[in-house]
Amino acid sequence: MESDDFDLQDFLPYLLNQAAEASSLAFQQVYKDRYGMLRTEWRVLFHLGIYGRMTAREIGQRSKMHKTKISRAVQKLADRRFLTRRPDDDDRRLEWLDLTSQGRAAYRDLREIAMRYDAGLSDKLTARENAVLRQALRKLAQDR
Amino acid sequence: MESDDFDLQDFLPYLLNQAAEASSLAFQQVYKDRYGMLRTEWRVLFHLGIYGRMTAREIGQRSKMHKTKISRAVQKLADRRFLTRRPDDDDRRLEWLDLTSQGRAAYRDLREIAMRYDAGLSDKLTARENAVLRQALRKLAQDR
DNA sequence: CGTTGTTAGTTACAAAATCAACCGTTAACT
DNA sequence: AGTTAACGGTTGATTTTGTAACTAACAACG
Repeated sequence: MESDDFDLQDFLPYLLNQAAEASSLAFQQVYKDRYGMLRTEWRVLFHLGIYGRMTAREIGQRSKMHKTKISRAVQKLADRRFLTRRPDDDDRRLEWLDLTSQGRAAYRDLREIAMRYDAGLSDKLTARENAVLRQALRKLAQDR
Repeated sequence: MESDDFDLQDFLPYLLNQAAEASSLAFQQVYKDRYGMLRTEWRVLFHLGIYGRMTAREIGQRSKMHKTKISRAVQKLADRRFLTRRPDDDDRRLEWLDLTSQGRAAYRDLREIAMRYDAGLSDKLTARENAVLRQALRKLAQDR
């Protein structure tokens, strides 16, 4: 009964979460069904696909994922021959990660789908909404 | 190494997720530290606080949370005397959920914090960004 | 050198999310 | 009524995440 003037749908953390979940649902289905990947795994794959050879540490800095998540994702991707790991010669704590050709193929495939998917989302918005949205999201994502 | 023109920071599902995570971090800390609640739990609390008496089913429809999450959140909130449950007289599958006075107090407390918190986030954006952002997010969150 | 602190990455264990199967109840159809 | 399907909600098994403690390697400073 007694209702209330506070609007959950206007509370930014909630609204952001709803939008994020809704807008990633169908894409999630793709990398899951097609490659049996988790979100952490396609993220690692994408980082390597986009930026080329990296260490887990660099991926962590860019993505803000916790290092245990990355460690596990790398393990799975290595098991499935999507990437190879090689210790650095100078600093043997570091491991350089490279996509295999299989990994690159998966990346290219998923990137294609991601681009079309993103275009589909953009279509729901006006040009101005798209520009302002991305700008605003970047500001919000910034500090952490 | 071979880099790539695809920009992860422009991929909406990724960007949305980053923004959502960053912007809920500090608030999460509050309901966790202050009331030992999980995200699912404050969501149920907020739904009841805002809309008054509801069933788990209705909460599920509004929030899109899975029913097992809701069931467990309701259980915990009932254990801690934040809400009471009473079966419907006509349809005994349904259970009506009501906040206790303790639950309402927690809700009011957290709502206050949420409003200030949201204002703090809004301050990072211009008035126009705020308006367009929320509008766009609502569109994206819409279909599911 | 040797101690102490830091870093990259892993592992172990607990907390939480997911998924399917389930129970009791109501609805639909014969 | 009697059967079957659907619904609200719960439970249990499995998967995934989070947290902390750990290993191995390097760095800094005496």
